[in-house]
Amino acid sequence: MAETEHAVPTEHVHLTHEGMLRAAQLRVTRPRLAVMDALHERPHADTGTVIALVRGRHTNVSHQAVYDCLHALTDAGLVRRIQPSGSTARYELRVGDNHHHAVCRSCGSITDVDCAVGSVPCLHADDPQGFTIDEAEVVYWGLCSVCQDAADDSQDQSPTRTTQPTMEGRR
Amino acid sequence: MAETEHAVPTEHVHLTHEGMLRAAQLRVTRPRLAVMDALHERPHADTGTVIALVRGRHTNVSHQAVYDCLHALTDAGLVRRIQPSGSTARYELRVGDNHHHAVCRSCGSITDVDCAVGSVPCLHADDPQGFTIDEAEVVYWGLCSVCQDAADDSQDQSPTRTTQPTMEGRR
DNA sequence: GCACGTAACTTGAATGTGTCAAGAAAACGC
DNA sequence: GCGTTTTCTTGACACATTCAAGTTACGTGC
Repeated sequence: MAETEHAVPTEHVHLTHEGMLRAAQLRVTRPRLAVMDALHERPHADTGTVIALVRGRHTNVSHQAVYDCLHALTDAGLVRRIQPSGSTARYELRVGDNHHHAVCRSCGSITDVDCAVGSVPCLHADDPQGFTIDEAEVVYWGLCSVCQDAADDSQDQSPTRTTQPTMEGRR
Repeated sequence: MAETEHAVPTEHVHLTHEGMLRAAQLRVTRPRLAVMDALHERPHADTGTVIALVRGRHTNVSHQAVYDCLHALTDAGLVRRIQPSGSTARYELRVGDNHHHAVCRSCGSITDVDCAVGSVPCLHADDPQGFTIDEAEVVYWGLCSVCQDAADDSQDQSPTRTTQPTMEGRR
């Protein structure tokens, strides 16, 4: 189980989150802070995971509230929503940089990938019939190191990894 | 309503589809041919559209059969499944080339985009922590020419376009 | 051409993610 | 502190997709 990935005290994170909410002119509420904490602790978490994390450490929060929070935060640009094919919606605290994601076909784990080609990678599609493009979203599909090793070692031993659900969506 | 986009007689297309099924060692059934016809006529159609098209010109086909066909065809590599964030699954007859998609934030229409950087574009992520990447999927987000014009002209006139449903998923 | 075995389809129900709606609670500005 | 507005709670709903059991029909061998 992954701990907080950056070595930042929780209080400071909390204060930062509060400031981010205020800067975005959003009201500071317990559910919103809890959602942001959850996403800070577990990047790329899906909605169910967020709900579980929020409920794990705080008082009861309705699933609807979590959905509302995620929508509000996404609309405000504080949270980024990603949804690889075959997966439910996942969220991450937006870092503001332009990074992409690598998704493991076997276990569904998601890893951040820095832009391969400089800062703005594949944003230059050659005039796609009048389209005005403002964002390029890149998803790399493959096998994570763990699942790859498991596949190499033996074929009858199914790969297990972290707490991410198995992903069967993609061929 | 768009006609068949390539000037190929339907019979030939049908024969081609049958051959593709046999080559993939799949049984040739009416529902499968109907699904392939539907995708040939309407690329990037979602499941509901495929069901409607199949039922429109053929006898009753259960929705379950359409799902099974799409899965079988996807597994066999004859059909490619795409799922932009906020949209349901969409399918297209696989051309075998490595092309990407541009999705309109306003009307949800999808346009094919040829690879910007040569034949295999963004496949080289710089060693994403041991990931073995076999495919890079790129989705360009923006506005199609129609919705762009509509936005430029007047703001109170909502853009209308083809028969694609409105897309509200993405910010 | 006919029969058999298996893959594929039909029917019906279930799962689960996400949304809608109405009322209650709480955050923020004064 | 008080009122307004946003946000949360509760409950129900909508929809895409899947599961399961039984029937149909495709393809192969005779």
